[in-house]
Amino acid sequence: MADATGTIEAMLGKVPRTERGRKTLRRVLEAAALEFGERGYHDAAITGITQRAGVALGTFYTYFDSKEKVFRALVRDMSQATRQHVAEAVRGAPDRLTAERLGLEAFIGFVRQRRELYRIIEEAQFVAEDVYREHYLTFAEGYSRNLAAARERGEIAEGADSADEPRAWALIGMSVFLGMRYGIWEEDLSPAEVADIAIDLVSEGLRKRS
Amino acid sequence: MADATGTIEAMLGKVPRTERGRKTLRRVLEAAALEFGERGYHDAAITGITQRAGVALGTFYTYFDSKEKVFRALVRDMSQATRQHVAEAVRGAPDRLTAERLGLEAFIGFVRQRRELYRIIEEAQFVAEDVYREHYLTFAEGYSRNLAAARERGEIAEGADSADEPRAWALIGMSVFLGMRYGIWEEDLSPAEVADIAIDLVSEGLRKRS
DNA sequence: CCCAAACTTGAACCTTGACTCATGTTTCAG
DNA sequence: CTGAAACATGAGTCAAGGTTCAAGTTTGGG
Repeated sequence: MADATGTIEAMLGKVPRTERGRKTLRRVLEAAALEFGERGYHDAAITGITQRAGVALGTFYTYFDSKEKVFRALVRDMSQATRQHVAEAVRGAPDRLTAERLGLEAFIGFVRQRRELYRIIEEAQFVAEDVYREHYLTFAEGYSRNLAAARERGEIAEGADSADEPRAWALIGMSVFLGMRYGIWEEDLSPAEVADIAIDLVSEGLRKRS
Repeated sequence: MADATGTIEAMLGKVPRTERGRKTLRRVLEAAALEFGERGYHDAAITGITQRAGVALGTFYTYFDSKEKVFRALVRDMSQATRQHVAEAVRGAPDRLTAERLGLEAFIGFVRQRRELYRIIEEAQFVAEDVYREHYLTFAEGYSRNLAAARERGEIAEGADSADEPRAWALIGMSVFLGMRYGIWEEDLSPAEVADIAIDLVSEGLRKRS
């Protein structure tokens, strides 16, 4: 897309043509997720990936042109998986505020299960900035649309329509930091507790009411 | 602090004993901020730093033990500068919500002036995680205290006191993402506009009122 | 079966850049 | 003034790890 080559090959390695090839590609990708997640981009070694995958060093280059290319493929992969996971959790929510709550809870639960998520997606900021921006821009776009729709349905407080986007970014930032603090750093509150508090904050607001 | 050595020397290079030394140290630190900010930790080169500073390669090692050490010193430095800048902007605010608004506006303005801030502090997550955590933990602690005090003064909506901390993290995440999007990525809204929208969000909430 | 394409292998190559150190210069306290 | 400590210099050392490649092995369509 934002890629000059644009082909599917460029996005997820070279397409294998045999069953063996497909299986190997999958193993290399999974090994890469482990290696990058554990050691970070720069400390990760191609030999680390191939050893985990149980293949020879050269095999890696049958599927990816470079270290950076696997990393990009991985980020896109996890970005997509995250969006899908949240979308599923939210599906069928009766209204926007309920959707927010379900989405946030699912998100925090998700990062607990896949701690390599942050290590990989956030590091993309410094290794493949275009993919990083694409990730959050995609997220923010969908989010804005949902807020706008809810606002037009009269489900949430009205406001200028130009506020949808900043609101979306604010909510995303909230989720990302809560995910980091309560999903990865320390689990002293459950995803549900965190989601309750955060959603109460943005639903009811801090202003005192009589 | 969290450092085994604990001395001031370990935090900001070796302490120079002459005027010339202090001047050189300052230039090296400034050069390092530029180099790390422009190229990121791993692409930054010590020779890049010393060239910018106009000193020989070896001089660097008169002041810092390693590449990682300057980086840590720099992160602490910028962390402190950020907190100070926000604290000054907030000083004398009549109430918490006003303080929030002023703080956020100041923060976004600050990152616009010093775009290397994100590049450096956020990359610390992958280069010196302890300093990164220290940065946000310090921020969150102060924030929580402020919220708790305001709550006890009856200035903001009441709630369980266990909510202060998650609320603080939510607000920090909001600020960081708004700073990234509207401070660095694109300046399509002014810091004041962004702050207005975001603070309205957490003051009034999204729930519709009759 | 058969063989061309697909895939696998791992030693060797090669760049890069952090860090050392022996030598020289500058500073400043006494 | 002076000499010892502080500071500056930059060529050389060294390890790490990404990438190449030529020689094999396996697969699958015809």
